[in-house]
Amino acid sequence: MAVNKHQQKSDATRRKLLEAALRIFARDGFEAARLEDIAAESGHTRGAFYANFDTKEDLFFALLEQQASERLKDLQQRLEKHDTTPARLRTLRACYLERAKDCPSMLLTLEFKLFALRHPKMRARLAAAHRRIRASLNYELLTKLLPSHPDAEQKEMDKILLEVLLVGLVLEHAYDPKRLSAKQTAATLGRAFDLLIAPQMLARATAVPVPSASPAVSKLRVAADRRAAR
Amino acid sequence: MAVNKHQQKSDATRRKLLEAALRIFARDGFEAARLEDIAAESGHTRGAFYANFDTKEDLFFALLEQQASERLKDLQQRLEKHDTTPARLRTLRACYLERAKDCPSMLLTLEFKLFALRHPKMRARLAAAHRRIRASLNYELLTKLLPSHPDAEQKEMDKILLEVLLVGLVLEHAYDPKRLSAKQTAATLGRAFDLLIAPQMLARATAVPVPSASPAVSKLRVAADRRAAR
Amino acid sequence: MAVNKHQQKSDATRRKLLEAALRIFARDGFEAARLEDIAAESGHTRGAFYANFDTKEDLFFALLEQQASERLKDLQQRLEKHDTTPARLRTLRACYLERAKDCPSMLLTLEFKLFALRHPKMRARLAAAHRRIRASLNYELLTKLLPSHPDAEQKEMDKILLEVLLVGLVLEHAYDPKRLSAKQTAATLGRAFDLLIAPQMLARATAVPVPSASPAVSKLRVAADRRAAR
Amino acid sequence: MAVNKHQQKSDATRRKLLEAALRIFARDGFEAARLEDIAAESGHTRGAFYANFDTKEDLFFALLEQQASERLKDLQQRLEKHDTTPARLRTLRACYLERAKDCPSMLLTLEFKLFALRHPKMRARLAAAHRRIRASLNYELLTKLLPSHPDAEQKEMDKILLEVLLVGLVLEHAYDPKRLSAKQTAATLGRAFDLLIAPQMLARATAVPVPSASPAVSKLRVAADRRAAR
DNA sequence: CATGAATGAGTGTTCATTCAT
DNA sequence: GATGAATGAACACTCATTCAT
Repeated sequence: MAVNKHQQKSDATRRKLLEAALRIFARDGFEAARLEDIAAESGHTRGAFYANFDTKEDLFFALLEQQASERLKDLQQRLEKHDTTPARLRTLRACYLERAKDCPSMLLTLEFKLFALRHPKMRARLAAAHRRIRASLNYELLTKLLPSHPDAEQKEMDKILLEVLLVGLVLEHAYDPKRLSAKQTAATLGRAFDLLIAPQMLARATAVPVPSASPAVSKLRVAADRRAAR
Repeated sequence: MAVNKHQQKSDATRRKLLEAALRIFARDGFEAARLEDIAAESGHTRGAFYANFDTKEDLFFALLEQQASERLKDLQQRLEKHDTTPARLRTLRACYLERAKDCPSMLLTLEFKLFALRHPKMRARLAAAHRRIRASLNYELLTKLLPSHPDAEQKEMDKILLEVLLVGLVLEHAYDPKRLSAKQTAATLGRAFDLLIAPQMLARATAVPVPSASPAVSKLRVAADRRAAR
Repeated sequence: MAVNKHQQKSDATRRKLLEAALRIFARDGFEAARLEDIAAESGHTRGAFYANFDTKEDLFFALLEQQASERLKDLQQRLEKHDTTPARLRTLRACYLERAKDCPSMLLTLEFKLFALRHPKMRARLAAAHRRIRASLNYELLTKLLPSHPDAEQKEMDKILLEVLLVGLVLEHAYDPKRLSAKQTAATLGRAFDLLIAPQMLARATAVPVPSASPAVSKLRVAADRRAAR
Repeated sequence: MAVNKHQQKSDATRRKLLEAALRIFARDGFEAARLEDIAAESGHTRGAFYANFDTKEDLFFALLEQQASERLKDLQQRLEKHDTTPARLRTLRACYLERAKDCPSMLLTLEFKLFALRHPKMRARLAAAHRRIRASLNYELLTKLLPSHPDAEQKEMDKILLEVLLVGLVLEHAYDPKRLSAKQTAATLGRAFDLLIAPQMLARATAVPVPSASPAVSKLRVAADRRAAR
């Protein structure tokens, strides 16, 4: 009992710290984020932080892993509710668009990348975490949707484009909402998803072949070529 | 004369400081960048910095303006060498792709945005600078290429997409060159340019109408729809 | 009974804490010694420490008293086994030499002195403890060996020299065993004991007078003079 | 000129910092000494400290070297004023006794040893410094006094005893001046010097042989034996 | 009694900034 | 204008101590 209460309390503190860290890291960036602010935001003091994490960096990494695993778990649960591929695709699309609404998470994602870029010594650690995340997402979830993808390179490129657009547009929206409204952001991301992901998936699901050698960008090319050719 | 020499020397110092700042800010980010490192990189000491700038922030802003104006001047000069719209478009495209090779500049661009996002008090100053830059680019240069665009909102969205893809892909490439090679980066950016910019420009230039209600992404949709409809 | 068990357990914890404290304080010094390390070394946690002591200082003082009283008790028991003064002297000598082997205790002794020197407010407390110890050693034990010493000042000086040599040589040996071997340490201490203590004791014991006006060091002088006079 | 002034000022600051460090380290010990106190004692702020030293440890080492080299230089200068060995010996003796008056230096010496003992990683660095000091003292100075010593091991032991007595008695005096007065300290050290050093030196100087196999302690033994044998 | 999470004061160190030269 | 010593505010991190369990 006593131990349980301790454990419970401890876990709650850790969770609160991670939540606070998300907000503060997103708000100020890794470097400018003050441990004191994070602790205060969590309703505790710096001491509580050091009871749960060793260093600022450790908190950052813990946050990275937690974010990824939570996202994964959530996605998994939501996908499992559907049986058909189209339904699953709609769910996937919804998740994608939802993420755009979670500005702190998006800024944090960007922060992770910048951090990795600027701390070569940490890249091994970060790369490992990233790879693990990507792997589990690939093999446990997406394989349910489409059993092995015909063009792995293409698929990777599509994912990159979706990630880049997601983070980039959210950043642009946060930076200047008048230039890029939330509605425009969502619409653009939706269309990008439809163009880059849906066709492939549906193609396989309905056995209608996608034009074979058309990587993400080649599709754009096709469209461009068509127009240019008129 | 003596004064001129002084002036020249001073200007040279300032230039060297700005060059060094570009490298260091890109390498370490605004917060982590040390004035001492910047000074050392420029071949001077901190004293030289304070002789030319008031604060770290001032240097950052000076860099922002210098980057933008240099880019603009360079673009202008290169465009002026061509008379036809297609030739100018090719030049524009080349400039776009070239920027992807200048990783420090791209990281700096990102840093500017993050800085603005996180320093609301500075946003006025930064927004002013940005607006000025964007304006001069629009009205002085692009108006030479296509006098007023039919769909301003669409054009803005295209620009956003190009910017987002440029910074995003360069970042991704810097982060993990194995995942996204330089070649893939260039190819993807080229295709995005072709799809988003060229058609509009050429359309106007050659008076061939672009499918009317197609915002940046709706074009993607079109492509997607076509495929899905088969 | 239950209370007894509790008591026993508690005592055991206290003892283990004191043992651990001896090692850690000797290893790291009072300032650098971490309560956590002491607790861990004792096989408990910090909580156990605070159940038995109020502050770090209290533990330090408790250790001082325990060390002294144990040493005293041990010496008493060993001396009581012998009836003749020479036998007792041999025992005393053996104890003296044995202490040189207990490096942690010696370092702790030094630490006590430094602590007292640097915490004037604590000197009263420490002096009291020290005086008590010294007194009990004098009056309860040594008076059995030689009932009151003719030259108290001289005796005190001899004791000081023995203490100083003991701690000093042990420290030197610990610091650089190659410069001063264990064997050399023991030999030197033995000779110092023989020169400074034994003669006085034996003198009184056998009623052979010691050269009257020879304070501890004057004896050295005598030896020196003799040699120089040859 | 400007550079000179800078240099001068800088050197002065450094010197003041070292002086302050001597006092504070001696007063509080290495661990408890606060950089802020040292800076304040020197009449500067912590910033001045960090302009002159990299870390607290570096200051400690710098102090060690400075102390040793100053002592050496001073000794050298004073010895050079005399031509005869007896005169030099008197000077050496005077220096030895003088050191006993410089309590901070003595406490610092002790602190150095404790530090080395407790920071194995630093021992290489410290040992190097110590060896250098000892070496230069041996070869450059003492060889002038007595060209090569017959019994090196014995000489080393004598030095150890003198060091140990010096530090130990000064500590004891500082700890309890009533127990050991300054006068007693000086007298005891003087006698120890006379017994341990003078005979050897004079023996060689006056070609009167010292009883061959009598190391420092054997002398004590001899004296002890004599007395015991009576 | 013992645990260990949490506190919070304290300290070494960094770094933008100032100023005498 | 440029130097570099010095300033001082800021911050990550440590650790003795407290307290709910």
